[in-house]
Amino acid sequence: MAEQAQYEELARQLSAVGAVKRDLGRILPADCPAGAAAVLTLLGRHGDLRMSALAELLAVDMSVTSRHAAHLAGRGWIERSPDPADKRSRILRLTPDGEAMLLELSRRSTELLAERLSDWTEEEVGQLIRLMTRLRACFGAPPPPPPPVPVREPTTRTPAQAT
Amino acid sequence: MAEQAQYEELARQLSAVGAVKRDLGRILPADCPAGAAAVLTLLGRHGDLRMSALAELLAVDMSVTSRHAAHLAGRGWIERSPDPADKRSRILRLTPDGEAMLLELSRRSTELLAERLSDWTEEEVGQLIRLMTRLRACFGAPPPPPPPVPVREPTTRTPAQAT
DNA sequence: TATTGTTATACTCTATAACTATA
DNA sequence: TATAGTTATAGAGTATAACAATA
Repeated sequence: MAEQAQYEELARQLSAVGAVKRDLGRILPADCPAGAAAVLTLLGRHGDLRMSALAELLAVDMSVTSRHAAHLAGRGWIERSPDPADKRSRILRLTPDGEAMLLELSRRSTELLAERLSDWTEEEVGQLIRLMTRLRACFGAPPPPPPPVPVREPTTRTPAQAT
Repeated sequence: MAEQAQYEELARQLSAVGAVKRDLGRILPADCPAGAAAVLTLLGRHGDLRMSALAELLAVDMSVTSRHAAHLAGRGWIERSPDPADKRSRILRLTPDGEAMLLELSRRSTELLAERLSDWTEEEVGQLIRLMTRLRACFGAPPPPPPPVPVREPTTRTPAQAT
């Protein structure tokens, strides 16, 4: 349990990290903005995904992933095949061109980070990754409100009268 | 010096932290979006600031801070007084109403963080803050290309011939 | 009737460029 | 001529709501 001043400072740093993200965004290819790049990365990491699974991983509305996916498909970097098991669904898969683009994205961001973090130790970078991963896990999917109160286990007692 | 896979993972987590920021953004008052809130926070922390200083702290273009400042001034949360020393400049200062809003912002973000990070120790939160602060320091202001080579300290040696 | 996905619309954030006033 | 700040405009990210197709 931390103190209020710490939470304020953490909020401050979360806001400030936007500057880092903007710098990373500036090195992206012109036709692959950050949102599309994030989708490519997740497909590379998790393999084929449905739109809904992708939206959940990104913690954004499905309408957002739909737009990004349309952008990627238009560039030939992913293909959206109908799911034979559920004709409403579409399955996203990287194409060879998409994998090439993903490689290029990785190359660029790695290069920038390696330059800017040249004086960090591997352990320090690892620490930051661990903490950010854990932080992320605490957000994004508001812990579903505790199930509607399991009411009470069925018992043999006489239920209280409803008023 | 870290490995490529680590940099890739760090880039991934930086992208994912957007979900955290969106959650924090959702609890803001309707008339105080995240950009304006960031300005209030910096004024609270650094005291009166010029537009240009604010832009540098936020690592955004001055046109951006100008917009946010106009929004805040319109709500009566800051005042922009002319700098007597340089009539082109404006100095931003929190008004009492602005300080009240800042307090409310702090209250809300602290409450959310305290809830979501209830199982973090103070030391863990402190670690994350330290690492994020250091990360931020490595970005935002592309280290100005090393000064045009301080040429060479004046010496008594005969300078090499320029070619 | 509920769910998957798409599209239209609106809002926020940011950068670029043009402009005004002052240095 | 250079700098501080403003404003207009454009691009990107996201959310909401309405809609189509399927379950």
